[in-house]
Amino acid sequence: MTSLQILQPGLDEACCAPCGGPSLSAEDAQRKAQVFKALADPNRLRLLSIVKSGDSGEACVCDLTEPLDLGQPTVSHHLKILVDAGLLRREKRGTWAYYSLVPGALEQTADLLASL
Amino acid sequence: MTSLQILQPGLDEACCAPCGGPSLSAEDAQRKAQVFKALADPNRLRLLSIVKSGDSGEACVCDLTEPLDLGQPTVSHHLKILVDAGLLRREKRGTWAYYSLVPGALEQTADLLASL
DNA sequence: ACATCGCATCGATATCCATCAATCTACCGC
DNA sequence: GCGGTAGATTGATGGATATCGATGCGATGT
Repeated sequence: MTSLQILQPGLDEACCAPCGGPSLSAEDAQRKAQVFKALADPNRLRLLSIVKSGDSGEACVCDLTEPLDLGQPTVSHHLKILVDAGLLRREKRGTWAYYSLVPGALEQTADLLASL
Repeated sequence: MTSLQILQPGLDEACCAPCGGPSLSAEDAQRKAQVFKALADPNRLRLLSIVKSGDSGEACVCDLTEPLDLGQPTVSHHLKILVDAGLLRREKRGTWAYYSLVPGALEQTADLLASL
């Protein structure tokens, strides 16, 4: 629940709360930290990398457990965190769940750093 | 110890291990995750923001404890993490320790996302 | 020399988080 | 309907981490 929605959604959101204020509000810091927290795990970074570098631009869970050498529940857990952070998108087709990068999400996350 | 040195140092380091390889090695993921881990805390993001937006570009610990409403040891601990991640620089002048942004560190961290 | 101040470090504690085994929930083929 | 498969959810557990109080340490002022 409470998917963060900081990234890809509207763009109608203005950049940040006061935007241009001298420093960062506690709420903004909290939301931005949540995104970086999703990136603060080596296995999640590798998941993003694998999904991104795949020729089809997407991957299902069964393709991801082996290269990470992790159990299926663990991979599922990490993928959920990345989806909640707005970095990955989940599409279920039949029995399989395909994960793909949210377009522009990585770039917008990079902008978070510039607008600190 | 073991300051990460992923960012500002040599540039002689090539971009990443295989650089262009299909995916991310476990070691690269580990090092990159360490930087994001430093950013994955709201109080540390606010520290970076305060240091950055200060007119002098630097701040000492005593200026940072109050706006964060944290104890001095805790702030010192967070600052150390940011220094170890290569994001902040510490300069001691007299009794005070002044912290300032490492030039280009945030931009290089942003590039980490693009080169996933 | 002594007291004080700024900051780092240490030890303890409480919370969070990554991982796994077991289970549950669709969905598919027979 | 039934077994099988892909994936999500749950519960438990060990390890990391955020925070604090107490202490240590160097520099400053008297």
